[in-house]
Amino acid sequence: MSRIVKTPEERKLEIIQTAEKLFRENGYSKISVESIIKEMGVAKGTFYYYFKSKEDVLEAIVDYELDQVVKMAEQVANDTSMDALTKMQLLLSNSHIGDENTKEIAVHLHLPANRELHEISNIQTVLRLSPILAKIVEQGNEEKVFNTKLPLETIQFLLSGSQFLMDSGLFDFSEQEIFERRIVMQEIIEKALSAKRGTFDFMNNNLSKGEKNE
Amino acid sequence: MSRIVKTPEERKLEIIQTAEKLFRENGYSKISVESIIKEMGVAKGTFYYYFKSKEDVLEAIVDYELDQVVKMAEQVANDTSMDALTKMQLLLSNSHIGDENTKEIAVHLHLPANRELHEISNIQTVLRLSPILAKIVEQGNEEKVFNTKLPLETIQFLLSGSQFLMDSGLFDFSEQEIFERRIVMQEIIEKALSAKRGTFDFMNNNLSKGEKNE
Amino acid sequence: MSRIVKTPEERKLEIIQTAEKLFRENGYSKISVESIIKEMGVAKGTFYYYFKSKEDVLEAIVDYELDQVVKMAEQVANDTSMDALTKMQLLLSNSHIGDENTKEIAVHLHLPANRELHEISNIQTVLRLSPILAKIVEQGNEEKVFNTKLPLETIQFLLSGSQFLMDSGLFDFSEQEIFERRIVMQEIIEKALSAKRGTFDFMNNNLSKGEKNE
Amino acid sequence: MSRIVKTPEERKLEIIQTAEKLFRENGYSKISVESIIKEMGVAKGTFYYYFKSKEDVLEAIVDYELDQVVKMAEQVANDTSMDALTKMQLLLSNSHIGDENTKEIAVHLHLPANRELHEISNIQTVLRLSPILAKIVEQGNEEKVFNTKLPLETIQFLLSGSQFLMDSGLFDFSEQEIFERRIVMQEIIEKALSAKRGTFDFMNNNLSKGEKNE
DNA sequence: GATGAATGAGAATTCATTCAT
DNA sequence: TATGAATGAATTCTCATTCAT
Repeated sequence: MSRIVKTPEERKLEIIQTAEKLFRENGYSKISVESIIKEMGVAKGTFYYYFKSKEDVLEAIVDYELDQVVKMAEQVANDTSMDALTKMQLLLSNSHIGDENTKEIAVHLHLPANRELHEISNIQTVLRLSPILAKIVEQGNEEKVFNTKLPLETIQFLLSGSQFLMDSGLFDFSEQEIFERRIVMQEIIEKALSAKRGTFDFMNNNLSKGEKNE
Repeated sequence: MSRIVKTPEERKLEIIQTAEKLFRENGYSKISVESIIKEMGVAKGTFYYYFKSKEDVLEAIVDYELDQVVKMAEQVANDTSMDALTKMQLLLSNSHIGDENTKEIAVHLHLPANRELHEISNIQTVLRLSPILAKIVEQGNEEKVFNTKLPLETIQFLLSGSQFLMDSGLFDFSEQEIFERRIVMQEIIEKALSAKRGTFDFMNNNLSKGEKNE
Repeated sequence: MSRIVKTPEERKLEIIQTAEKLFRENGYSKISVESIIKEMGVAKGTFYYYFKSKEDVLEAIVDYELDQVVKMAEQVANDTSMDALTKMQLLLSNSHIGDENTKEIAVHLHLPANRELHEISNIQTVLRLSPILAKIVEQGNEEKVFNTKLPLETIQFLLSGSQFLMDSGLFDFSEQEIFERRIVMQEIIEKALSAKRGTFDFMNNNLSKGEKNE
Repeated sequence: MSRIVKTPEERKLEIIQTAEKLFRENGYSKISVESIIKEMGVAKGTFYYYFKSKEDVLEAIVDYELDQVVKMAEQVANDTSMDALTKMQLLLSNSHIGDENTKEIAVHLHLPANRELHEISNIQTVLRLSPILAKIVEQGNEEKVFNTKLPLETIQFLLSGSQFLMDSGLFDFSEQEIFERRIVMQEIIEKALSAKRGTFDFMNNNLSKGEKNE
């Protein structure tokens, strides 16, 4: 097969993205290294030149994804021109209000997936995202829009519920069921943060028409 | 090898329990059928006489566990002599108030575990336990101690958060961290159900002395 | 493929013998597990049911061979009806005088072979055979036919020279060359043990015609 | 990576020496080309620029070593100012009498090593050194200090025994055991060459103080 | 019911070697 | 000369499952 040379960065990313796609579509354990390299059109050795094992790519995938999500969340959190409420709305909602970047979060957090990918990324999401969101909650406390005693712990619980329940790969909810769960979630979030009722009511505004999940 | 004959029920249960133990300790995919039968001291064929595949046992394990939890939860839920508040306290807390059975719930729901077993049983827990708890919430609504619009959805979110976050196998929380998260959880539950503040404050009452989270 | 069940002993031996044959013919590293099982007509798993790795069989082969050689040597050594001279002649020579069993030694010690098999079995031969032969030398000392101060060490040197040089796989000697080396060896042995000249002169008697060096 | 240019001779020697070191420490088959170039800090291509295969280096290593040993042995053998006895003593002993060069022989012949390297170099040693030593034996015959009928064959047997047994990598002898084997060896050599008793008794003379077995 | 030898598809991984730069 | 990304055949090993006894 003709040898196509790429920069290490390109190749590594290519492997990560190909593997991710296949893992998501079929599940980690169903996908062999063979199938990954076939999809890419490279040789076995190329895979093992970049990753020392199949599991190694799995980690790389999660890291890569989370890096992006976290980077964006940090950007939002550190933006001094936004108030806490706007930040939370941006990050916690699946809102399509914002720019492309913002949309990405939602997409990433809610892709259909498989067990291995799922649990790892759920855990990482909670662990890495919660401190950032907690900081926003603290900002909100100061701005008097929230009144939350244990911001980190509260955020962790809320994120956990959201991640685990709404991650549509695990539960097989219909659109209607998803919609109802979002409403409930929104209310619980408001109550947990002691925000004013309706603060996070983007359901009715932004998402009511034809939520595409998947 | 001396042939030890047991009743089919005993054998099946023995396999379930041995497999469960090993799966929990090492993870489903790391445990081979070989290791299960070695641990039991029986032959390969015996395993396949009782279960048609390795995955079959996994299901059996989850079913077996959940059956017990659900059965107990239903008993509590259907007990006409208890009010909703008491029922919720019994089932949602890790309370040691009650009899052995009640304690079991908590134990089962919070064992250290592994990915595969975990996710399956988390999902099953949410799916099978939420209708029962929702019924109690409805009872609570009627008794005016709760005021929850979408009981099932609310309960699902709360259970998800609880299952996923508190399941100490996934996150590596210290005792202190667990304690804080329980307090937060309790407050969120109260708020989500619109219960009176302190309703579920079993932390201070029942568990204050040295929470053992097995 | 139709399943042919054998007793574990048979199968294990079958694997050992098949592997040995192939290793000898082609060299350890050239032979894959695949080729062994193909030759036997069994499945991969069968191989790994009996041996945990390819190297494991190599050890088993050497052990198996040496066991036989040692067993026979011990039989000779412990035979109280033979004098030391006869024993030494039986064991050190490639003499075909004796029974089938005796012949075996020579055959085993001088098969064409390959590196891995070779060195392992050479070392093992020296280590396991030398104490037995040393005992015979001691007997010879008492019978006044030998006069050897350090029997074990002497025997080890002689065995080493014999094993290493005469092991026709390593050096590519012609029949004539082999013959000359045997004569020299015989004389050195006599001198080393301080035996009477000609004691081990079986060259001229027994082997002169048609040396088979497989 | 900064490109360090060396003369071809330097590079080639560097590869030989690095490979030799690694082969000796870990065994030929355990060492990959990768590990050799990593140790050197050069690229894969560099290795294959100088050697056409991994096995090629193995040969080069043995050749390189033997060349040195043989060159020195020839020097000694061809030195018309020395008598045969002195020559033999210089070459067969592990004597530290002589110059650095002479010491080298012993060092090289007795390094701890691994199977592949070992056997190849043992064989080569025997094959290439024996004619040289045989010539000295012939000189000794003429000088009436030896009386050996088949010098080459005798030397080959003696070298084989010495190489194989004393090569401390294969057998795991203690210092004491090595010492005893050297005494025995020395006596056998004397007897085999029909030299006067004590001719090669350098044990007591030269090595008695603190046998170093490198 | 129980045994355990046998199966074999399939996986992961290695690594000597090549070659575009 | 030198680099290091890319190759891919070959190999070892795993393990869920079957089946003759």
